[in-house]
Amino acid sequence: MHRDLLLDEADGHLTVTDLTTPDLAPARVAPADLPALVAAREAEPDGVRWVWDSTFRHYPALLAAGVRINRCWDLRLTRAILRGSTLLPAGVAVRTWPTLEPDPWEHWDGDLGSAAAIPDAEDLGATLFDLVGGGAPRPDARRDVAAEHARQLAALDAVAEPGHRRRLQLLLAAESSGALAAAELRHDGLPFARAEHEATLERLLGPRPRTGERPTTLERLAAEIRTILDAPRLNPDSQPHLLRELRRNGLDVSSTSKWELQGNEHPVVPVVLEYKSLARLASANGWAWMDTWVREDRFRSDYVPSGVVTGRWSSRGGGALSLPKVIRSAVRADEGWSLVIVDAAQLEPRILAAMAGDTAMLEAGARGDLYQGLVDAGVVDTREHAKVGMLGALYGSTSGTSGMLVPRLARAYPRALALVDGAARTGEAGGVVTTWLGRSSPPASAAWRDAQANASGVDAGEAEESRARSRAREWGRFTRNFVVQGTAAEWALSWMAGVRQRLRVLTATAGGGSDRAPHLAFFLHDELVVHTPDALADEVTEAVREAAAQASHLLFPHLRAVVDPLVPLDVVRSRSYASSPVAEVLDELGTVEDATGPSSATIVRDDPSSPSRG
DNA sequence: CGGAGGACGGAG
DNA sequence: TCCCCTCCGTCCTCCG
Repeated sequence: MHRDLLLDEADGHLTVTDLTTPDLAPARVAPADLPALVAAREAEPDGVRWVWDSTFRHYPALLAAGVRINRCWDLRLTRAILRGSTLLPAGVAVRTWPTLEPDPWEHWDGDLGSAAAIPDAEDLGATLFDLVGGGAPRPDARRDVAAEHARQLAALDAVAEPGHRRRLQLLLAAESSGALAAAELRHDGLPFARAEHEATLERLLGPRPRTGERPTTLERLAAEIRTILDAPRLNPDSQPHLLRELRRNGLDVSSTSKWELQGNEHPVVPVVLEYKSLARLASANGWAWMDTWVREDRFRSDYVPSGVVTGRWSSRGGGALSLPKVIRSAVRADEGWSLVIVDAAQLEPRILAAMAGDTAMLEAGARGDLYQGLVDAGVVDTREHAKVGMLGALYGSTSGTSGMLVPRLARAYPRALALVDGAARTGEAGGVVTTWLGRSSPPASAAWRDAQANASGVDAGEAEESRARSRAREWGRFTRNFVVQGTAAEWALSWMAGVRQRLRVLTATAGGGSDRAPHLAFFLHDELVVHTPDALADEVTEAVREAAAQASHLLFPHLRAVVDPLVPLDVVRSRSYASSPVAEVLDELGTVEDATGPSSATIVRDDPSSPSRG
């Protein structure tokens, strides 16, 4: 069993307390000496886990010093989960805990909470996930970090149902591992070829303009729009101005969105659409963006674990999580290296089927393509209908093609649809829903509750009632989606944690230094990219598959005999990210520019119908 | 003049 | 009848 080491700060120094052996005196070091201490303890054969207030306060400096750690407990992130989770009994007053932002300990009341009993360690089948075990807080703990650790252990211990406790432990471990991965992603960066990106920009926008000027292509398109609309002073970047001129020219539109423009037959429409698309590229990912976010052929952004309420990550700076497909050809492995690009195919509907135990839906996905499975089962007539119908079920769509298809899905897969419908009803009634591993949705706001209460009063007007109903359904769509998106995020986090762990082992056994080590380069909700030396690419691919199987088993151990793999992977090995695993993108690309582009990529889709079924 | 907020579009 | 969920970044306009 690993040792828990608690890191704390005092008087400009750092202390490391061995929680597993409370008799040992804490080690006290200056910040500059911490990396050496951490490296030494990481090398211990049984391993260690660092218990600290926030990964983002401590880990970047360690990474800069060339020190990587294996496990941590990020108390700030885990507290946010625990304080909202409905898996904790009502008696545990976690919802009254202060949040840890912006200063983690600013509002600390110094209360240790109830006595810190230590829950039994549970064998979760993977060293990564043994979050709780042996982590005894010192009885005389006075430091805040220790107190927080004790309080969280006590909260976990208060979960009477072992299955629930195990789920929360898994979630806290995955969340903490994600914090390490996020810091490493920032440190390692995504390999990005400036020259390639510059070529793309020049091809689409023209030569780099002086600061504040429009690229030549945009200037030409703007002139064309002005001519067609007979509006010589029109600035197409101004939404109100453009809308006014479109309407003056007889277009029946109420906005300038692509969605609405597309429905109009008018010569200006294709020009405006092209302008908007290229203007977006120039402003969001143009030369200024590259100067700011790309250094030495690495794109670096901050990743924010749980930046989304559902538990997904968000990013800060550079728009990392919306890296447009048109510029992904510039994401390019170093010489002698490859990108292993992996996509968890149709993750959310599969997660829904697993949560609901809907064996019919699991069976439909068992042959690899869930949407085609729906067609083969006779539920819908085309793959496209399967896709929009499923999205309608997940998002709560009631109108249009998507809304029309949902009842068909409900007849074929009543258990899956009942789960999301139940979540929607809970939200509409102002309740809280919880993911598979125990992350709960935020409660509805006071304003929301007031609106509902007022609308049900005797003197409520019709407009008031209608508005309240609309707000209720809105919140219901949120909670409906929350349980699925949130649980999918939990699967993805567990997956990434397993990948990270295996990459560390690979690096160690290959004897490579950190400059030759495969590393995570990108993580995008249900997709990840590993940058690896060519020689290790096959092992990386295998590691990614194993980790996916492990994640499925950790979340849904009872389903292994029903469907395997629960989540098939699309794997592409390539020099360039342009070759995304998603088939549609390959279609869109059409023209292949060079030999290192999509044509040279190896694309492998899991074949679940072979080996080890049943 | 600076910040808030709307509109839009990129990602999943 | 309701464009279907979650984000981020940019530009523009409005307001204090």
